[in-house]
Amino acid sequence: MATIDDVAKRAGVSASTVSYALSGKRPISAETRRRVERAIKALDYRPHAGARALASSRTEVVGLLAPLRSGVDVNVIMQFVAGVVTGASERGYDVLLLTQDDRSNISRVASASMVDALVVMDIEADDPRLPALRALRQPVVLIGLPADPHGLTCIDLDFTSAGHVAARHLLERGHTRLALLGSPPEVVERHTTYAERMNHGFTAACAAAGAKALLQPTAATVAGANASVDAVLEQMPDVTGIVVHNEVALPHVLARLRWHGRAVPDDVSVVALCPENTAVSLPEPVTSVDLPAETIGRLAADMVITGIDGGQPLEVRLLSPTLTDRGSTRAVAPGEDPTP
Amino acid sequence: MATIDDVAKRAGVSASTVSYALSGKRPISAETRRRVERAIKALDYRPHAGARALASSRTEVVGLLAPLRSGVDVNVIMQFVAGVVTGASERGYDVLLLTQDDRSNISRVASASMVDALVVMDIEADDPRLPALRALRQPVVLIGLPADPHGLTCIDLDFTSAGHVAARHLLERGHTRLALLGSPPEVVERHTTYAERMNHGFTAACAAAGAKALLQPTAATVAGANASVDAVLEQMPDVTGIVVHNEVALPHVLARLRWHGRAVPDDVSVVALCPENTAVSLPEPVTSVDLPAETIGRLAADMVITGIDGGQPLEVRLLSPTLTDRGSTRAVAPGEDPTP
DNA sequence: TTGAAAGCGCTAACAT
DNA sequence: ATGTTAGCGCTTTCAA
Repeated sequence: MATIDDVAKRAGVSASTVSYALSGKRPISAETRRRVERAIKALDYRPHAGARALASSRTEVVGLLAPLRSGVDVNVIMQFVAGVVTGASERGYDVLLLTQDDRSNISRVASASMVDALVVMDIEADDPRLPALRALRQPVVLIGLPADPHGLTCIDLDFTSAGHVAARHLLERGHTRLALLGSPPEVVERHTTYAERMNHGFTAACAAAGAKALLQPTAATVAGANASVDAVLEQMPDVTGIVVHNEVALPHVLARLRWHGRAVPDDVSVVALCPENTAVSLPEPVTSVDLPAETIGRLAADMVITGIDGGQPLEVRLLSPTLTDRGSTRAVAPGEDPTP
Repeated sequence: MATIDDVAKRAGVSASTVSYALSGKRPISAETRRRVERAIKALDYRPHAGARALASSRTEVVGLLAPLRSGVDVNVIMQFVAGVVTGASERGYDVLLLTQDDRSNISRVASASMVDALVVMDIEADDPRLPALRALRQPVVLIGLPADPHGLTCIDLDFTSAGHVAARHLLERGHTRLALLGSPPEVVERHTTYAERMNHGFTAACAAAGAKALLQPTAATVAGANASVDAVLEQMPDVTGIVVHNEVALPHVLARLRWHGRAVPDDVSVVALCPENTAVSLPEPVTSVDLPAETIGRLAADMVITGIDGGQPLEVRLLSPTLTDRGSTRAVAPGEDPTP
């Protein structure tokens, strides 16, 4: 492996000149720059990451804490991860993937200076990792929103608002008996806040409109989807509006409704909360509130990298949800009884 | 951040003693070790990763090239990734995730000494990355099997054998008209070899038994699954055995068969090739050849890390498939016409 | 506009 | 069993 001294020698300059030519941190004459570049090419020189990290205290690596817990949707996780990797690489950063993100792992990579910054996913209301994260010297961005975000930067979809928007879309069309098929039970039990916020927004919107609301956690399996649909139809036989916040279950929910003889949207209107590609790749596209997972991941990387140079004030950033009508809902006429 | 000199000072020893106490590369008296450990604890000392990498030429990081290409099943990808991360962390290694794995990215991380080894996923028959990979000084393990694996270490499920096993399970039960609903068209077109090997094993087994075989690439969407089932039933209306090598499509294939009035296993026998958890979390569990993605990922990490110290001979390692009968197939009586 | 030189924090010969 | 010392390859002050 060629070193910076090899390059310097070959270009007939000093090592520091090569370094500055590479970093652009001081002016270099056109001629010198040319010779340095030729030498670099000729030797296929690449600065040693460790040496650079040692001298500059920067690794150009961001850590990504992405626990692979049960009940979380790998599909959505992957979109977040892809977004983070893309966003990071656009800024010249690589990503160290940590799936086992207990507190010791966090402080290990942080205090060994393996990463310049940290993006953390799957935040719980009272997440046990928060104290360790607040104590780091590296900037941190959470994808999610803990109960107490003080001292931390967070980005997420505004799930409360998403719950509102989904419910309101149905309420405004005259529906008065709504159900939310939500995240799997274990996700809810962990107090993963997106589930709680979604539930809350949905419930509040229904309450404000004087409509009945049913919350039904739903396992991310075919059986889970079937069971949840069955449960909803039993507890609220006259339901006319269903919100589905569960990407895996969604197609099976639709199938099960059909199986029960409930046509969408004639008998029951459906609004999903999921990434757009999911909503459009179903046999019948479904009206949905978009979960822009890749965008959020990309923004998280961007924010945290900006933070490395001290350019990022603490903030909580909640993206406003947008609903796209794809025809899986319909208006209920006043006085109409749409149940079969 | 405390340095090794701080620790040495506090423990009243030299820096090298601290280093050796940490690495165990030479004997340390019990008393000295005790004092070093106390100092480390007291100062919350963690060796600087960059400094260590510079001095020892080791990063304790393995790179994982996991392209997120269209058509690949994120679910399965994630299981591989999880396996690699788990296997690596068991040996004290972290994982640098690279999703944009063109040749320049590979040589960048390799020659910058950012990683000690590389695991590469989603291998095509004539993968353009192979020359770059063969040229690295770091050990490499491919998850997959290129047309010409010389000079490389590979691990994968023996998909040829898997195709055989799946077909034979049906052939031995008297089925003579079989279809394989396989990977998405774009995966096949890229010459991703698991798809080709699976097809080949399936076709060969059918040919050897004198049975008719139909290959049907299948998009990983509900619509794709429906279209493929429809196409198979049109081209081979008397099909009685179906192999599904497409995790996403699988539940929808089953639903579509039902929709066509073909009961499983009464009218049509089904064998899947997928991770076990997929096969068992369907409404009706399905007989399957297991795709042990997590295990393969873990083994890949293990092999490549072993290779760092020169302990890994080049080899191609293909895991033998195992079929688990879950009752989604049945025997056809001689002379019986099982088509509805 | 460029060069010389002092570290960055650690490992691993080489001594004792 | 432990200490001394010479780098590892780079960045960045200080000088010119």
